[in-house]
Amino acid sequence: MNKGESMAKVYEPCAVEKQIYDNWESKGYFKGVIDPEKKPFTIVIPPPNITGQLHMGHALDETLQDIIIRFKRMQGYSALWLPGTDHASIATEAKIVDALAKEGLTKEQIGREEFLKRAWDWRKKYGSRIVTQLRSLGSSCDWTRERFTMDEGLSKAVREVFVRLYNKGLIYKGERITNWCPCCNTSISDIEIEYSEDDGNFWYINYPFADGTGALTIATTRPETLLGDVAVAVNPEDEKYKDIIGKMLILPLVNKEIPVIADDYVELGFGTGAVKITPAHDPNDYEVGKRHDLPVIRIMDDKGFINENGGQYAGMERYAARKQIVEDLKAAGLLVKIEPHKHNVGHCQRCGTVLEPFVSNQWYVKMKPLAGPAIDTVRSGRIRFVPDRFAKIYYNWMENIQDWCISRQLWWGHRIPAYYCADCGHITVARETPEKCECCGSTNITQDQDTLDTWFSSALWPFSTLGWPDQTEDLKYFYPTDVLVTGYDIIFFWVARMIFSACEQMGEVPFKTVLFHGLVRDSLGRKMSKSLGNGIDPLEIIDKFGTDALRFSLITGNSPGNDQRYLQEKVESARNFANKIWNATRFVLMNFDNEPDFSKIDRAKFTTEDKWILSASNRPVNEVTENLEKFELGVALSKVYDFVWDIYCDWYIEMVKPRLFDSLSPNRLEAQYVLNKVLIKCMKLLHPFMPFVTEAIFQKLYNDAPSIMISKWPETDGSFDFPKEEEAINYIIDAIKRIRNIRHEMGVPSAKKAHIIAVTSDENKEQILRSCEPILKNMAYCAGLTVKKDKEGIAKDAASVQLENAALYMPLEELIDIAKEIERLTAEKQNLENEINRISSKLSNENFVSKAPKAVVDGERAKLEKYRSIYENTVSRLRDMNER
RNA sequence: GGAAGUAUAGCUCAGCUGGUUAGAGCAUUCGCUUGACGUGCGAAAGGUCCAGAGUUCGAAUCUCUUUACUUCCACCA
Repeated sequence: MNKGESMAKVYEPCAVEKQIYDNWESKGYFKGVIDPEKKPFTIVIPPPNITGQLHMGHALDETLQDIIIRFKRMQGYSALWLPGTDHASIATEAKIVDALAKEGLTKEQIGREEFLKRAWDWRKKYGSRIVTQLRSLGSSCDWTRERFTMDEGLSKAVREVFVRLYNKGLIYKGERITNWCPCCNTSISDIEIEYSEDDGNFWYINYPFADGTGALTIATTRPETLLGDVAVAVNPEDEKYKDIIGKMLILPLVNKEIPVIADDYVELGFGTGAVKITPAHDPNDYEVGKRHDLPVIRIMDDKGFINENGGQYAGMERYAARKQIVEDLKAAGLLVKIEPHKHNVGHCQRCGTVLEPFVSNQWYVKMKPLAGPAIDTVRSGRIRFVPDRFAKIYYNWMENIQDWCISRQLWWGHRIPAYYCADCGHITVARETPEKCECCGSTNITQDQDTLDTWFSSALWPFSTLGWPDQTEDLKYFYPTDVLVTGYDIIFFWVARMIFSACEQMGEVPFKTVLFHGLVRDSLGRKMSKSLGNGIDPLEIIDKFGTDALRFSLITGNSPGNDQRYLQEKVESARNFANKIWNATRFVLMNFDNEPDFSKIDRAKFTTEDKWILSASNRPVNEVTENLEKFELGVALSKVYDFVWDIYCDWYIEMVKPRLFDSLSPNRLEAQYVLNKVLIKCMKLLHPFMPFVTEAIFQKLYNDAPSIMISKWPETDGSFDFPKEEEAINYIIDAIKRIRNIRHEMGVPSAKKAHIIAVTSDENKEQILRSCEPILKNMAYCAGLTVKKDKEGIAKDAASVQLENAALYMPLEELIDIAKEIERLTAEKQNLENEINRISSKLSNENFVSKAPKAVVDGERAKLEKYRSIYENTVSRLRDMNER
């Protein structure tokens, strides 16, 4: 039994993938090696959350990166794909809080230290789950360099950056309106808000004048905030309110006097034209308050309950308070009306809770000075976005950027390295925990309770993972990284922040190219989500169809930056492709005699089809390489697919079969050689996309080769350039297709062979036809071939096909349906006529001939000649048949 | 309110910097136990490339307008 016969009839990915992966890893093929002889090529992974479960988005993201890094590795770069995970402060903290709740505990009860201990335990237990899952995708990451955002080294980088920015005045602490999640119990940054159109109401409320001269009506969507009102504002241009500016109002329920002020923030004609001003709970009101020097009264606590400033409402939950306040206003006769009103409400991206904007003391990064250089990196082309339309989105955000709120009232994360002195009030910001206040020397100092936004540490990822702030060898060699692959959904969260962080800290871009991909949606085009329950687990798909099939289905037909739908049929067709190449290999090996000695081949014995495929195989090599360089991965993959399936399997293998089946065939070894040669080339081109099956096949084709993943990427082989043979085989393929077509249309059974009479006066075509007689016999139901110069004596009812400068006749014993054949030929004639007219009118257009590139004009001329020749044959045949 | 994307075969989508008789996969129809594969082979049907205008010798491709859907940003109490 030879190697081919020992192969299973159906490729079974599950049986081999794990073993192949382990072998790669144990041999150290994933390792990025500092090699001065080689050029580095670096990718850092977008670190998945430790709370995360592998989803289709990861699968796509990792597959893209793996394709690029494998391609570069094979091209001879010293490739490093650096993996790691993110501590995901809010998400992880929520998990721990949930677990505590199950025990009936709160985090306050167990205290910070114990809480962090539990968080680290949790991370130890579950944090590696996602990493294991990444491996099953075939990701060729250098696991020896795996990083975690809360590793010591990365934490050091975080403190370093914080201190530097603070010392430059780019980090400050201040009291401002911040969006607060009462559920997660922390401030969040602007981009963590998700707005949605919610149904709400406009409550129209009368604020009586203090002098008893009636009332002013205001409208609000949040009546409970009136507890914190300090004024009512009107537009100074508003005629109807001109006289009341400066008058005092009685704040309902609170019974406190507040002034009517004039501010052009109030839009004329909207609502009642009078706006209640609650500086502590609305960003715009806050600004108005500042302008008018109004007090800021917070009436709600961190959990969304009314605080002591809310008088009789203190202690009530915000919505309960709203209800009660509306009731009380109604009872007091101050509620004018309630109008349903749809408005945009901010929700917490993490938990969906309606956010409460209020004043608090938070840490911010001053963004304006950082944004400029960051914008410039993209504008100047030092960083390229693929597709480039994302640059516009990036500019737009960067140019209108607000300061970044970086403090979070959470425990799981990097604690802010700021220390407050109880004696003098000075804030000491330091890399290492200070012993005393740098101002007064007091040892009575305490560290800030807050932690940093998770994205603060991920913003440093491209260089912190390579050892920065230390000048490590890794940093010197692998930085800046080459490509960043990520979804467009985190362009602000992550990409933008990495860019300005790198500009500021490294004075250099973090990466040269950003490849954006879209979302993987469900088959109906909806976002995959837990709440919809429409998520597809990549691991289940891998189990069923294999990693290669999943990867293939995610890449094929996809272009950068565009969303795609997940369709199981796509995975199935990808699995079929894996099986196809497996069986092609099986076929090749079944037709080897033990170990053929390819050193004995005689190139002179190469047949036309051998030269054709060798020459033609240069095309996918060039094109796939080019497409990969341009990040057109989907296009690249479909080119390999087409070549392997349509050209190699369906044509070359079929052409070569007779030589293989005849053990006495004089050029059997050459056929085996070419089969092997082209197959290996294809497998290499395919390897970045489908690493497992190509490795499995590679191992079958070679006995002692280490691995396809460290083999050399194919290059154009100049010694295999046979345009003549390519032309010949293309001619023959065309002929065979036409023969099959007509036979099928005439209903000729495939068992029925026909002797083919070729009529041509073209020596070149004659030569081609003669030399390809075996192919015709094999693939065109041909019993034998006669080539003649004229069509004398050919049966009128023979089936015929018209080619360029030749016609083929197949006399069959059964009469073909003459009427039908005439109809077919007439249609074909018409078709050709249309084409000929189209092209000749084009060529008779002087503008075209003079302005179009020469190659295009020549191409059209050649086409015209070809169609004319076929047309003449068709007309002549039609005449013969009509004469009958 | 601002910006972007998409619109191509029944379905899902390719089609790069304008030149192809407009492609693929799936589905459909017809025919094949051909000694790798029925997860296969062969043949076919199916498209005024959303609509309209423009630029050009030439437009699915570039420009403008319209329509439909999607997304992002901002946000008025």
